[in-house]
Order: sequence, then structure tokens, then C-alpha cells
Amino acid sequence: MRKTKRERKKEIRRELIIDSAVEVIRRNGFEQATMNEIAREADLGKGTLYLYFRNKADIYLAINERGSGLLNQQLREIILQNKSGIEILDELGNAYLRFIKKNPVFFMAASYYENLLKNNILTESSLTKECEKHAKEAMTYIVRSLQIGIQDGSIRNSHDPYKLGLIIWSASRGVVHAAHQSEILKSAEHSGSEEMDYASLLGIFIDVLRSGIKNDQ
Amino acid sequence: MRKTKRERKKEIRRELIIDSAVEVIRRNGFEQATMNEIAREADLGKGTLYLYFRNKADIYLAINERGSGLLNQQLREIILQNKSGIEILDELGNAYLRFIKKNPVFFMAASYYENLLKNNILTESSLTKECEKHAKEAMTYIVRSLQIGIQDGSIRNSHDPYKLGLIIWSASRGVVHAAHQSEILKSAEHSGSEEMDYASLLGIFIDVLRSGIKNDQ
DNA sequence: CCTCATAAGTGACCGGGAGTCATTTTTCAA
DNA sequence: TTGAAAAATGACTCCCGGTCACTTATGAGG
Repeated sequence: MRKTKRERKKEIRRELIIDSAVEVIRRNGFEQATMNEIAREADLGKGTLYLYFRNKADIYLAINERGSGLLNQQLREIILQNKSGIEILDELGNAYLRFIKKNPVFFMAASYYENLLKNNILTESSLTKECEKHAKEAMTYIVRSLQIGIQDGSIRNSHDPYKLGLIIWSASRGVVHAAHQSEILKSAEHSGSEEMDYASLLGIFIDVLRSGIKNDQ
Repeated sequence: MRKTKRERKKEIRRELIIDSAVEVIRRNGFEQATMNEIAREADLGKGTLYLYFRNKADIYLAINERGSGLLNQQLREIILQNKSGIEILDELGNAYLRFIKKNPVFFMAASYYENLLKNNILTESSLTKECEKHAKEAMTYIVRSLQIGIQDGSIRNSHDPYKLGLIIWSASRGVVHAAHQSEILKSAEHSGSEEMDYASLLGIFIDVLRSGIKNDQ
């Protein structure tokens, strides 16, 4: 009994640190966040952070883990709806977009994770495994929607759903990145000349994708 | 006369520093590169680097500028060929892929630049302007190929070419990112079960894109 | 209610990297 | 040849991530 109480307290402290890190990043930006300030925000000594996380990277990974968990929750609901494959795919895309827009810090943490992955500088741990699991889960939902679409005839059966899923996932990420950027640029120079917002851009992309994979006869 | 000589020497030194930085990154990885080691590689004192660049970020930006310049050179040649719009688009994609594969350091520097852009932490300078110019130039080639395609009837005229260009550009980047990653993972665990290489993935993407935008009647 | 072993917490300290600047070395026009 | 300006330098500062010897809190057993 005592033991579980201890562990619950530990878990709460851990979450507190993650909360504080998110807050500091939100306030100062991702690159400007320091361990000292995260500790101060959490009302803890710097050394204490290292009782809960191996290093700074692990805190960021933990943020990503939390974020991707929340995102997957959203996606999970969509996949259960009784709709055609292509409609589900559409909604998945929009849910992703909404999530990113609402949680920029999670977006940054995800980019950070992807970057570590790309540069192959991630020490295996339960955290990295969890992050990988979540990423794969998200992929699963896309692949599932494609399979449903092939089944119900709304998506043409000309490519391996797994590969196609990976492509759609990564391409969407690219577009959302760009949309995010151009959103920033636009707000910076407030040139209302051309509407180049998130929704517009991703909307066109989904449109192209639709005609690219839909079954038309 | 004297003056131009000085300036030429300066220009050569500058290029030397960029060369050295590329070499150090290639050897040690992007994150592990230090100003000290770049200086040593260039046979210069550390302080000297700061006569040619304001800071480390500017060196990375200069690498990106060089890289995007080289890439644009490739793209420029393609756009001049007398082919259908959709064929040109296809070749642009493949040229990009080849370039990335051949010049991973330029790819890293480009990612770095994009990241700074995304996080809005770039101090305006001639360098950032040059980077932006190059990025826009690449975009131009894609847009041009789309316009040619709409003209010659190989691409359907249902979207604004500029928006569509931005989407294709960013989506391609996303796919290449992912392909790059999965390439790394594959080589790490050499599981030859599924071919998930660059060419395969981007090939499917281009295929989907083709059917998504091609004019079929 | 005390005792003390162990867990939790801490911040001074360390190594190392980015960026600075007082000083030295090089260049070249007069 | 010379000396003023330009170029080069590396010891130094500052700051950050991470460590560790020490302090404080906890709670089971007497």
C-alpha cells in the first residue's frame, strides 16, 4: 500500500514537471527553454528534474508522448464512425489540423522527436518505445481508413495501403508544416491579399488526394 | 584594384569556412558540429569565423544557401526541356530526390533553415533574404510546370497553380523526410522484408499526385 | 512518540560550447 | 621602408546541461 502511494506521488510530480515544461516552452519558445526555468516553474530544484527524467531530451519526449496520446484519442473516435473510407480519411486530416492549431507546443515536441529520429540520436528507453508506439498507432488509423475505403469501393485498390498510408501521413505533415508557416508569415505582414490559410491549403491537398486515390468509374 | 583583390580573398575564405563546416557536419553530425572544430578544420582561429559570419546559425544558413542554389541549377535545366507539364513535374520530383540523397548535409541545413523559419527566430539579413529567394525560386519552377501542364492540357485546371505548387512542394518535402527516415531505420535493422525505399515511396506519391491532378477525359 | 534507514530533494559545481575583445600579425599605399 | 588600417587570434566570459555530496522528509518498527 505504502509503495503505491509513493508511486502515485512520483507520477504526479512527473506530470507537474511536464506541465511546467509545456508552460515554459509556450512562454519562451522551444529553443529558449532551460532546465533551470522549468525547475523554477515547477517550484523544484534543478537536480530534482533529473530524478524524473534522464535529461532534457526525455522531457521533450514525454511532452510528445502526452501529445500524441491525446491526438490518438481524437483519431480513435473518428475511426469508429460509420462512414466511407474516404470520408474518414478526410476527417482524420482535419482532426490533425485542429489539434496542431490548438496545441502548438505538442507540435513542436513532435517535430523535435522526428528530428532526433531522423538524426538517429535517440537512446532506446521506455519513453522512446512509447513514442514509437503512438506514432505507429496514428499510422494504423490512416491505413485502416484506406482499407475501409478499398472495401467499400470509395478508394481505388491500386497501392499497398501501408505504403500509401505512410505517404499520406508524411505528405500531410509537410503540408501542415507549410500551412503553419505561411500562417505565421501572413500574420506577420498581414497581407490580406490572398487567403492562404491552414484550412484552404489542407483542403486543396485533401481534394487532390481524393481524386488521386478515389475509385472513379 | 587593390580593393577587389581584398574582396576576392575574403570571398574565398568565406567559402573555405563553409566547406569546412560541411565537412565537419558530414563527419560528426549536425548537432555535434562545434565552432572550434570548424575553425580547426579550416586552419583558422575561432574568432576568425566571426569576421565572416555573425554566428553559428549564419554558417548553417550559408550552407543552405549554397545547397538550394545548386538544387535550383538542376531544376532550371529541367524546366527548359520541351516536355509536357506533368512530365516536367515528375522530373522535378526525381531531381529533388536525387539531390537530397547525394547531399545529405544540404538536406540537414535546409531542415535547419525551415525550423528557424517555423519558430520565427531568424534575424533579417542578406543571408536570410538569399535563402528566401532560393526557396521561392524552387517554388516558381513547380508553379511553372503546373501552368505549362494546364496550358498543354496534361493537368486539370481546377486549382490555383500557386497554391497547388505550395502544396506539392511541401507534401514532397514531407514524403522525402519520411522516406529518408525509413531508409535509415531499414539500414539499421536491415530487415529486407519490405522495400520501403526513397524511390518506391516517392514513386507512389508522384503516381497519386498524377492521378490527382491530371486531366482525364 | 521517538528512531533511524532510506528515499527524495537540492544547488554549488563541472565540462564544454557560443560568442567577445584586447592584443598581435599581416597587408599595402605612400 | 614605414605605419595605419585590416585581418587574425585564442584566452576569456557567460550560460547551459548535467552531476553529486550533502540536506531534508518520510514512515516502519520499537
